[in-house]
Amino acid sequence: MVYILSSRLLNICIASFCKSKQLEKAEAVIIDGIRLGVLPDVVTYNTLIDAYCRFVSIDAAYSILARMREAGIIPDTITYNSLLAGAVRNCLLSQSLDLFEEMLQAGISPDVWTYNTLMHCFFKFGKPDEAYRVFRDIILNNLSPCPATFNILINGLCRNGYMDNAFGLFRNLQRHGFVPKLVTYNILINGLCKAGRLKAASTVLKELGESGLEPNAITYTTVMKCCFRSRKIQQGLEILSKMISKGYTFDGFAYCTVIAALVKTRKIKEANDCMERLLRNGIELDLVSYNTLIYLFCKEGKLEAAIKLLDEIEKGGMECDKYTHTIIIDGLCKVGNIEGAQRHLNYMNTMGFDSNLVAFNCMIDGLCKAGRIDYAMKFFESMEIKDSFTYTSLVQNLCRARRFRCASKVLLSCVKSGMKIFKSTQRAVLDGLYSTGYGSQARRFRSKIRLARLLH
DNA sequence: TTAGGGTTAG
Repeated sequence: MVYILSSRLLNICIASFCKSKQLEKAEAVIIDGIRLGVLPDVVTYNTLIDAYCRFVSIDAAYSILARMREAGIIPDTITYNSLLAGAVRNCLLSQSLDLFEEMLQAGISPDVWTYNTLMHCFFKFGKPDEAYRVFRDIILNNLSPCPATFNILINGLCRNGYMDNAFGLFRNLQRHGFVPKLVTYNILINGLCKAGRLKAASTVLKELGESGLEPNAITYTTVMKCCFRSRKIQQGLEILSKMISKGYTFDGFAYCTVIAALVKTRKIKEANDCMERLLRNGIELDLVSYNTLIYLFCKEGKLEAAIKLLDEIEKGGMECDKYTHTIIIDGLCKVGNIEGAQRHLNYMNTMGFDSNLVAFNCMIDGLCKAGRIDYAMKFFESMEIKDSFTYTSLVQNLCRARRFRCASKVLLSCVKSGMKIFKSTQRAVLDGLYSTGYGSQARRFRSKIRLARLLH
């Protein structure tokens, strides 16, 4: 009895240290426990594995798993659930699937959490059909879906372009007695906002208010972002004020949303004021906050400050991501420093980032603006993946250089590949062809575009 | 386990 009690206490103590990211202290408690004759059990190792997955790395968690096995403790469903969640969080699809397979092979029964995580995994990787199959497996295996199951399902449908199905499911569940939680409302409001369905979003927001639940920082940030996206800047700023008064600006989310929106609408002074507020409030800066700061520097043309900050971030041990590098590459392009941008693109590759479509698009635009259109064309041809930004940028710059026939060819290949392009861009090509005496080519071009559209 | 923030065209 004494042993059970002390083992439980030990695990509570370890869980507390793990929760506050003090893994070394958690490990020290284990050593103390062993000294006192209390050996770590399956709960101890599961707690550690979960914490290592969250705060260190999945590999570190695997080494705990090895230690667990060496100690003769058999991993259970919770062990695998933690590892699986870690793999999904780190965007490791094949590793996630391997873990699930390994679990089945070892005869460890998956529970509803396992299936929830697996379903989330498939949605995250844009595989809604597989995700739905997992949902069916929950039922087929006689497990009961829990509220989170439905939240994951609604969220996954929203994110994979099935907004109607998500909304329909939400209403259906409500008819069957499902009481939405704040998470559910936030998922749905976010999905509706991103799909541009503002009226439905405001209906759900009203329902959230009537349900007696209190909107949280996430609700506010979601709605605020939606305001900025639909160019209601003043309304967005009013939401920020409300968030500040409610104490909802305890992290960088709201500030970063506002700063990026202000920068995009060229309100640099206001963006700087907001950034100062973020820095003054002592909020711990994460990578997104740093990226926003670098973005602000770049838009002010302060490239040296931006690169210096990037250097400091890396020296401080934080790993920059593709956003950081792309923002810098775009900044260098915008000030006409093409060589610098090219060097940074190479640096990004040496840092292990794969070819980045946005960075390439910035390069295309930068090269064109620097008058190196032929090089931009070569760059364009070497690109394996292109999007509407790639095409629009090149076509517009070709028009600016009055190379309308070349522009029409690029635009046609864009439409043929099923990509949408601004009507104004298309108009510029047509007008250019007419005004430079290529009337018959313009007419042919127009009918080819129509045909290409019909075929798509 | 599930919800919010950051990059490119006009």
